[in-house]
Amino acid sequence: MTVAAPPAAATSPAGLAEYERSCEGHPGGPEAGRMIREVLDRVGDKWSLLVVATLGDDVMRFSDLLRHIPGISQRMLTLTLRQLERDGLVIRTAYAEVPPRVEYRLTALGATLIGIAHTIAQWAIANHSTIEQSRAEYDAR
Amino acid sequence: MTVAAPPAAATSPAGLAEYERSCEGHPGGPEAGRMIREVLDRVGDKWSLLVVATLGDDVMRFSDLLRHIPGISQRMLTLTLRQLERDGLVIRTAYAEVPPRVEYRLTALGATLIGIAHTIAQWAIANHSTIEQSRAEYDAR
DNA sequence: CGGAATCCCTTGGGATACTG
DNA sequence: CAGTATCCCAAGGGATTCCG
Repeated sequence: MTVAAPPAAATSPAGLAEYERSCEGHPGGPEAGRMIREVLDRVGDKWSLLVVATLGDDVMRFSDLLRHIPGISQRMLTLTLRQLERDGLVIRTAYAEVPPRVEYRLTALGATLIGIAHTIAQWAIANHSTIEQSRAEYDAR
Repeated sequence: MTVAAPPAAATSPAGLAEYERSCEGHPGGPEAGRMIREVLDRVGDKWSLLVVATLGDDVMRFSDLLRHIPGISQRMLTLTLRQLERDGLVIRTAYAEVPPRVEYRLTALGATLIGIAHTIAQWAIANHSTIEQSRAEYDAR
Protein backbone atom coordinates (compact mmCIF):
# COMPACT_ATOMS: atom_id res chain seq x y z
CA MET A 1 0.00 0.00 0.00
CA THR A 2 1.40 3.36 -0.97
CA VAL A 3 0.52 6.54 0.77
CA ALA A 4 1.27 10.14 0.07
CA ALA A 5 4.21 11.54 1.95
CA PRO A 6 3.56 12.16 5.63
CA PRO A 7 1.75 15.49 6.02
CA ALA A 8 4.68 17.69 6.73
CA ALA A 9 7.73 18.46 8.73
CA ALA A 10 9.52 15.19 8.15
CA THR A 11 12.53 17.30 7.29
CA SER A 12 11.53 20.64 8.77
CA PRO A 13 10.79 20.13 12.44
CA ALA A 14 11.17 23.80 13.11
CA GLY A 15 7.51 24.28 13.83
CA LEU A 16 7.71 23.52 17.50
CA ALA A 17 10.76 25.60 18.09
CA GLU A 18 8.98 28.41 16.32
CA TYR A 19 6.01 28.03 18.58
CA GLU A 20 8.16 27.82 21.65
CA ARG A 21 9.74 31.12 20.78
CA SER A 22 6.31 32.66 20.43
CA CYS A 23 5.50 31.56 23.95
CA GLU A 24 8.64 32.69 25.70
CA GLY A 25 8.15 35.35 28.25
CA HIS A 26 4.55 34.55 28.91
CA PRO A 27 4.12 34.50 32.66
CA GLY A 28 3.86 30.81 33.39
CA GLY A 29 3.15 30.57 29.71
CA PRO A 30 2.71 27.08 28.33
CA GLU A 31 5.33 25.66 26.01
CA ALA A 32 4.65 23.24 23.19
CA GLY A 33 4.90 20.45 25.68
CA ARG A 34 2.04 21.74 27.73
CA MET A 35 -0.04 22.18 24.62
CA ILE A 36 0.60 18.64 23.53
CA ARG A 37 -0.10 17.42 27.02
CA GLU A 38 -3.34 19.31 27.13
CA VAL A 39 -4.76 17.90 23.94
CA LEU A 40 -3.41 14.46 24.72
CA ASP A 41 -5.06 14.50 28.11
CA ARG A 42 -8.26 15.43 26.35
CA VAL A 43 -8.46 13.23 23.28
CA GLY A 44 -5.45 11.00 23.89
CA ASP A 45 -7.43 8.64 26.04
CA LYS A 46 -8.45 5.23 24.90
CA TRP A 47 -11.63 6.15 23.05
CA SER A 48 -12.17 9.86 22.37
CA LEU A 49 -10.41 10.16 19.06
CA LEU A 50 -11.95 6.91 17.95
CA VAL A 51 -15.44 8.13 18.72
CA VAL A 52 -14.76 11.33 16.82
CA ALA A 53 -13.39 9.45 13.84
CA THR A 54 -16.33 7.06 13.87
CA LEU A 55 -18.83 9.84 14.13
CA GLY A 56 -17.28 11.69 11.24
CA ASP A 57 -19.86 13.84 9.55
CA ASP A 58 -22.70 11.46 10.34
CA VAL A 59 -25.42 11.58 12.91
CA MET A 60 -25.41 8.42 14.96
CA ARG A 61 -27.37 6.93 17.78
CA PHE A 62 -25.80 5.57 20.93
CA SER A 63 -26.27 1.99 19.84
CA ASP A 64 -24.85 2.77 16.41
CA LEU A 65 -21.66 3.99 17.96
CA LEU A 66 -21.56 0.99 20.23
CA ARG A 67 -21.70 -1.29 17.22
CA HIS A 68 -19.25 0.63 15.09
CA ILE A 69 -16.54 0.86 17.72
CA PRO A 70 -15.35 -2.67 18.39
CA GLY A 71 -14.30 -3.27 21.92
CA ILE A 72 -15.80 -0.22 23.56
CA SER A 73 -18.05 -0.84 26.53
CA GLN A 74 -21.36 0.85 27.25
CA ARG A 75 -19.82 2.57 30.17
CA MET A 76 -16.84 3.97 28.30
CA LEU A 77 -18.94 5.13 25.39
CA THR A 78 -21.17 7.03 27.77
CA LEU A 79 -18.28 8.60 29.63
CA THR A 80 -16.42 9.47 26.45
CA LEU A 81 -19.45 11.07 24.85
CA ARG A 82 -20.15 13.11 27.99
CA GLN A 83 -16.64 14.43 28.01
CA LEU A 84 -16.71 15.24 24.32
CA GLU A 85 -20.00 17.02 24.84
CA ARG A 86 -18.59 18.96 27.73
CA ASP A 87 -15.64 20.04 25.63
CA GLY A 88 -17.96 21.22 22.87
CA LEU A 89 -16.82 18.60 20.40
CA VAL A 90 -20.05 16.66 20.24
CA ILE A 91 -23.73 17.59 20.27
CA ARG A 92 -26.15 15.33 22.04
CA THR A 93 -29.79 15.41 21.03
CA ALA A 94 -32.33 13.42 23.02
CA TYR A 95 -35.82 12.90 21.67
CA ALA A 96 -38.63 12.51 24.15
CA GLU A 97 -39.93 9.31 22.67
CA VAL A 98 -40.46 5.82 23.92
CA PRO A 99 -38.30 3.96 23.47
CA PRO A 100 -35.87 6.82 23.84
CA ARG A 101 -33.70 7.94 20.96
CA VAL A 102 -30.50 9.91 21.36
CA GLU A 103 -28.42 11.18 18.49
CA TYR A 104 -24.87 12.36 18.44
CA ARG A 105 -23.02 14.46 15.92
CA LEU A 106 -19.80 16.44 15.85
CA THR A 107 -19.80 20.16 16.35
CA ALA A 108 -17.82 22.30 13.93
CA LEU A 109 -15.02 22.24 16.47
CA GLY A 110 -15.23 18.48 16.78
CA ALA A 111 -15.03 18.16 13.02
CA THR A 112 -11.63 19.86 13.03
CA LEU A 113 -10.38 16.87 14.98
CA ILE A 114 -11.06 14.61 12.04
CA GLY A 115 -8.06 16.12 10.35
CA ILE A 116 -5.89 14.99 13.25
CA ALA A 117 -7.47 11.56 13.26
CA HIS A 118 -6.81 11.28 9.57
CA THR A 119 -3.22 12.39 9.94
CA ILE A 120 -2.67 9.80 12.63
CA ALA A 121 -4.32 7.04 10.65
CA GLN A 122 -2.20 7.88 7.62
CA TRP A 123 0.92 7.78 9.71
CA ALA A 124 -0.03 4.40 11.07
CA ILE A 125 -0.75 3.03 7.63
CA ALA A 126 2.53 4.29 6.28
CA ASN A 127 4.69 3.10 9.15
CA HIS A 128 3.21 0.26 11.13
CA SER A 129 4.99 -2.44 9.19
CA THR A 130 8.32 -0.71 9.65
CA ILE A 131 7.65 -0.45 13.35
CA GLU A 132 6.61 -4.06 13.54
CA GLN A 133 9.88 -5.03 11.91
CA SER A 134 11.91 -2.80 14.19
CA ARG A 135 10.27 -4.41 17.18
CA ALA A 136 11.00 -7.87 15.93
CA GLU A 137 14.68 -7.00 15.49
CA TYR A 138 14.85 -5.38 18.89
CA ASP A 139 13.24 -8.35 20.57
CA ALA A 140 15.54 -10.75 18.78
CA ARG A 141 18.34 -9.42 20.97
CA MET B 1 -2.99 34.72 20.12
CA THR B 2 -3.69 34.21 16.46
CA VAL B 3 -2.78 31.09 14.63
CA ALA B 4 -3.04 29.93 11.06
CA ALA B 5 -6.12 27.89 10.27
CA PRO B 6 -6.07 24.32 11.58
CA PRO B 7 -3.98 22.19 9.22
CA ALA B 8 -6.69 20.68 7.09
CA ALA B 9 -9.95 18.88 6.76
CA ALA B 10 -12.01 21.20 8.91
CA THR B 11 -14.60 21.10 6.19
CA SER B 12 -13.62 17.98 4.25
CA PRO B 13 -13.74 15.01 6.61
CA ALA B 14 -13.88 12.58 3.73
CA GLY B 15 -10.41 11.21 4.34
CA LEU B 16 -11.37 8.44 6.70
CA ALA B 17 -14.27 7.26 4.61
CA GLU B 18 -11.93 7.17 1.66
CA TYR B 19 -9.47 5.07 3.60
CA GLU B 20 -12.14 2.80 4.91
CA ARG B 21 -13.25 2.06 1.39
CA SER B 22 -9.69 1.21 0.47
CA CYS B 23 -9.62 -1.35 3.25
CA GLU B 24 -12.90 -3.08 2.60
CA GLY B 25 -12.58 -6.68 1.66
CA HIS B 26 -9.24 -7.14 3.29
CA PRO B 27 -9.42 -10.42 5.20
CA GLY B 28 -9.63 -9.24 8.77
CA GLY B 29 -8.26 -6.03 7.38
CA PRO B 30 -7.96 -3.19 9.85
CA GLU B 31 -10.26 -0.20 9.53
CA ALA B 32 -9.31 3.34 10.31
CA GLY B 33 -10.30 2.70 13.87
CA ARG B 34 -7.77 -0.02 14.32
CA MET B 35 -5.10 2.16 12.78
CA ILE B 36 -5.87 4.98 15.13
CA ARG B 37 -5.92 2.61 18.03
CA GLU B 38 -2.59 1.20 17.05
CA VAL B 39 -0.77 4.49 16.88
CA LEU B 40 -2.57 5.78 19.96
CA ASP B 41 -1.53 2.73 21.92
CA ARG B 42 2.01 3.40 20.82
CA VAL B 43 2.55 7.14 21.15
CA GLY B 44 -0.71 8.10 22.83
CA ASP B 45 0.64 7.35 26.27
CA LYS B 46 1.54 10.01 28.73
CA TRP B 47 5.06 10.77 27.55
CA SER B 48 6.02 9.33 24.15
CA LEU B 49 4.89 12.14 21.92
CA LEU B 50 6.28 14.65 24.36
CA VAL B 51 9.69 13.00 24.29
CA VAL B 52 9.63 12.99 20.51
CA ALA B 53 8.61 16.64 20.37
CA THR B 54 11.28 17.59 22.88
CA LEU B 55 13.94 15.65 21.08
CA GLY B 56 13.10 17.28 17.79
CA ASP B 57 16.12 17.34 15.54
CA ASP B 58 18.52 17.64 18.43
CA VAL B 59 20.78 15.15 20.08
CA MET B 60 20.13 15.09 23.78
CA ARG B 61 21.45 13.33 26.81
CA PHE B 62 19.28 11.53 29.30
CA SER B 63 19.60 14.30 31.84
CA ASP B 64 18.84 16.91 29.20
CA LEU B 65 15.56 15.25 28.44
CA LEU B 66 14.83 14.92 32.12
CA ARG B 67 15.26 18.65 32.53
CA HIS B 68 13.38 19.67 29.41
CA ILE B 69 10.30 17.59 30.12
CA PRO B 70 8.70 19.00 33.25
CA GLY B 71 7.03 16.42 35.39
CA ILE B 72 8.52 13.29 33.89
CA SER B 73 10.21 10.90 36.29
CA GLN B 74 13.47 9.08 35.72
CA ARG B 75 11.61 5.85 35.54
CA MET B 76 9.10 6.98 32.93
CA LEU B 77 11.75 8.63 30.80
CA THR B 78 13.71 5.40 30.78
CA LEU B 79 10.69 3.28 29.93
CA THR B 80 9.48 5.68 27.27
CA LEU B 81 12.87 5.90 25.60
CA ARG B 82 13.21 2.12 25.60
CA GLN B 83 9.88 1.74 23.90
CA LEU B 84 10.65 4.42 21.35
CA GLU B 85 13.95 2.72 20.65
CA ARG B 86 12.26 -0.61 20.24
CA ASP B 87 9.82 0.89 17.78
CA GLY B 88 12.66 2.36 15.76
CA LEU B 89 11.72 5.95 16.53
CA VAL B 90 14.75 6.80 18.62
CA ILE B 91 18.43 5.92 18.46
CA ARG B 92 20.33 5.39 21.67
CA THR B 93 24.08 5.87 21.66
CA ALA B 94 26.07 5.01 24.75
CA TYR B 95 29.68 6.10 25.09
CA ALA B 96 31.99 3.94 27.13
CA GLU B 97 33.21 6.74 29.31
CA VAL B 98 33.20 7.49 32.95
CA PRO B 99 31.00 9.09 33.95
CA PRO B 100 28.81 7.47 31.33
CA ARG B 101 27.25 9.52 28.56
CA VAL B 102 24.22 8.44 26.59
CA GLU B 103 22.76 10.38 23.71
CA TYR B 104 19.38 10.12 22.13
CA ARG B 105 18.15 11.31 18.77
CA LEU B 106 15.21 10.64 16.55
CA THR B 107 15.47 8.26 13.65
CA ALA B 108 14.13 9.38 10.29
CA LEU B 109 10.95 7.52 11.16
CA GLY B 110 10.76 9.21 14.52
CA ALA B 111 11.15 12.58 12.87
CA THR B 112 8.00 12.01 10.86
CA LEU B 113 6.14 12.04 14.16
CA ILE B 114 7.10 15.64 14.71
CA GLY B 115 4.59 16.58 12.08
CA ILE B 116 1.87 14.94 14.12
CA ALA B 117 3.08 16.57 17.31
CA HIS B 118 3.06 19.90 15.57
CA THR B 119 -0.42 19.36 14.18
CA ILE B 120 -1.68 18.48 17.63
CA ALA B 121 0.00 21.45 19.26
CA GLN B 122 -1.47 23.77 16.65
CA TRP B 123 -4.90 22.37 17.23
CA ALA B 124 -4.53 22.89 20.95
CA ILE B 125 -3.36 26.45 20.51
CA ALA B 126 -6.21 27.25 18.18
CA ASN B 127 -8.94 25.67 20.25
CA HIS B 128 -8.11 25.35 23.90
CA SER B 129 -9.78 28.59 24.90
CA THR B 130 -12.96 27.60 23.10
CA ILE B 131 -12.91 24.27 24.88
CA GLU B 132 -12.27 25.92 28.20
CA GLN B 133 -15.29 28.10 27.64
CA SER B 134 -17.44 25.20 26.57
CA ARG B 135 -16.49 23.36 29.73
CA ALA B 136 -17.32 26.32 31.91
CA GLU B 137 -20.77 26.57 30.32
CA TYR B 138 -21.37 22.86 30.65
CA ASP B 139 -20.34 22.85 34.29
CA ALA B 140 -22.52 25.85 35.02
CA ARG B 141 -25.55 23.61 34.50
C1' DC C 1 -33.10 2.27 24.25
C1' DG C 2 -29.84 4.73 26.69
C1' DG C 3 -28.05 5.11 30.23
C1' DA C 4 -26.52 5.15 35.80
C1' DA C 5 -24.49 2.57 39.60
C1' DT C 6 -21.64 -0.69 41.58
C1' DC C 7 -17.93 -3.94 41.80
C1' DC C 8 -13.42 -5.10 41.12
C1' DC C 9 -9.26 -6.12 38.69
C1' DT C 10 -5.49 -4.31 35.96
C1' DT C 11 -2.39 -0.82 34.60
C1' DG C 12 0.09 3.46 34.88
C1' DG C 13 3.16 5.77 36.98
C1' DG C 14 5.26 8.48 41.11
C1' DA C 15 8.69 8.13 45.08
C1' DT C 16 12.46 6.25 46.76
C1' DA C 17 16.59 3.64 47.18
C1' DC C 18 20.35 1.28 45.16
C1' DT C 19 24.19 0.37 41.39
C1' DG C 20 27.94 0.19 37.57
C1' DC D 1 25.49 10.01 34.89
C1' DA D 2 22.30 6.88 33.60
C1' DG D 3 20.09 3.91 34.76
C1' DT D 4 17.57 -0.56 37.65
C1' DA D 5 14.67 -2.40 41.26
C1' DT D 6 10.79 -2.13 44.60
C1' DC D 7 6.97 -0.48 46.63
C1' DC D 8 2.62 1.22 46.42
C1' DC D 9 -1.20 4.13 45.36
C1' DA D 10 -4.60 6.00 42.13
C1' DA D 11 -6.78 6.01 37.97
C1' DG D 12 -8.62 3.45 33.99
C1' DG D 13 -11.74 0.74 32.44
C1' DG D 14 -14.36 -4.01 31.80
C1' DA D 15 -18.47 -6.79 33.47
C1' DT D 16 -22.61 -6.81 35.43
C1' DT D 17 -26.87 -5.20 37.24
C1' DC D 18 -30.51 -1.96 37.70
C1' DC D 19 -33.59 1.83 36.06
C1' DG D 20 -36.89 5.50 33.50
